Amino acid sequence: MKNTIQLTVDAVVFGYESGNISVLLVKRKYEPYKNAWALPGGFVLENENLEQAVERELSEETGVKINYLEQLYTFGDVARDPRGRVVSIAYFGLVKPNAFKLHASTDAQKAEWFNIAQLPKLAFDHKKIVQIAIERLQGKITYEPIGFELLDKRFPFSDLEKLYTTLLGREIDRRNFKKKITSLKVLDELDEKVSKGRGRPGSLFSFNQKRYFQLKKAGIIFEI
Amino acid sequence: MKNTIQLTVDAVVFGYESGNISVLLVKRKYEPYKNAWALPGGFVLENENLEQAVERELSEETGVKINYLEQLYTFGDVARDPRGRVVSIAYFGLVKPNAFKLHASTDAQKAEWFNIAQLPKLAFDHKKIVQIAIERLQGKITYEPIGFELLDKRFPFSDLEKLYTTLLGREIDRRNFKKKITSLKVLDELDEKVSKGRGRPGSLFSFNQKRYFQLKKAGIIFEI
DNA sequence: GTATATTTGCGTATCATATACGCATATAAT
DNA sequence: ATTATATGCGTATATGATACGCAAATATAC
Repeated sequence: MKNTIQLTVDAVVFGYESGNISVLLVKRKYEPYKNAWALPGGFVLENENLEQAVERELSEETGVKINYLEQLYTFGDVARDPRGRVVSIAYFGLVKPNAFKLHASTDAQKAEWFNIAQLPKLAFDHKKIVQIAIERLQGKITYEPIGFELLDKRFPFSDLEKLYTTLLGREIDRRNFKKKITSLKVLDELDEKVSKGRGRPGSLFSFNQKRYFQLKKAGIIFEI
Repeated sequence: MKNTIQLTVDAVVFGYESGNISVLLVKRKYEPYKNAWALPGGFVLENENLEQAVERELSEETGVKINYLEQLYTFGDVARDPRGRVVSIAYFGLVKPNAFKLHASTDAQKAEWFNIAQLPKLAFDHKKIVQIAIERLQGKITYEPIGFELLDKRFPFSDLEKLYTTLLGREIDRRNFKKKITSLKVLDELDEKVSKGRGRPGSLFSFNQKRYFQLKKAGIIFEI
């Protein structure tokens, strides 16, 4: 009676590139939902922790190694999987997409990035899981500087601004946004400048994680 | 290999009464950790959803029926349970403690409320689970009006204020706090007044849930 | 009965922060 | 040389947070 529930992990991994937020999906090799797109994930092994299971499955099915990972939610409805009772612990991850070459194997035929506005039909209850992950991303970005996980180590300020307008889905005043971020002192301005097409060249910035943790310890919140 | 992981739910249920925040615990009847205090909870049955499992276990072990319940976090470290690999989905609940007479049965010898500042030694990793739940409670109360779940239907304003000072662990200006809550228009002022000992009698208030959901839909956040 | 302590209810002054927006500067395209 | 575009810096105004004063209504002490 107790021992018939199976346990899986699934990962909703977001990437960002020049105004595009995408999710990492795999094409299933086996039944059920053979040939359908799904979140990377699979069964938890008895001798590994949950985070290890997610990282292993991600690595196996997509070749991606994650730099930011947190637990999202556990989905356990009785009928969510046709194979029987399967409870899945979903994780939420962020990577810089151009940092990895996708490489599918084991249970996946293919691994691909999909724009979150143009997702294919998804297996199981994965559509719902992605929706909840998107809400988490949008909510979280307003009070924690997780956005930096999606940008290159060194980036022009306009990249950060573009990321925020994309994620929040609304315009933000460029000058006030810069004032706010600058006042937090979590960015280091580098000497180097870059010119992107037209316009005055801008400085490159990098995220000062040390400074951020100091602020966080002191109880200061990052708020947009 | 797949089928040896077992699944449980645990509930961290908070109650509040006149300046005291307490957690509901049960004394274990069987091994492991026989006679130790632990969170109410137990194995998930194959044909019930996770929320149903929590509510069933709470009802069986303590007699409490919950009015506010949300998922907290899933704990899955390999060695967290001496019986083998047991993954537990923890829930977070709020009740008005005087609304129920505690009644232990099945796996519990006893069920009792404990002040969060004076908890006994707990079984498994339940101390950690309680800590995370307390952080969630303190964080959540500043941006969602969950505090009302802990008060009677009709309450004097000073009860709400006391609850917040207790939960936040700091003094708040009584007049500014009232202005802030009043401006949200989520409270209905009733005609009735109560006198608690000395001092001018105050109106009773009730929480207008309908109005709150309207505000929430419109994107307005409750913030202390 | 009168004075005092206590709690409630309502107000206003001040300070900090968010928002709106003006404008000079440095580059690419025409 | 001119125009379009992106950057960098500034200031005025509106909004909201905080500090705090004080009258009203009650219980308690004398």
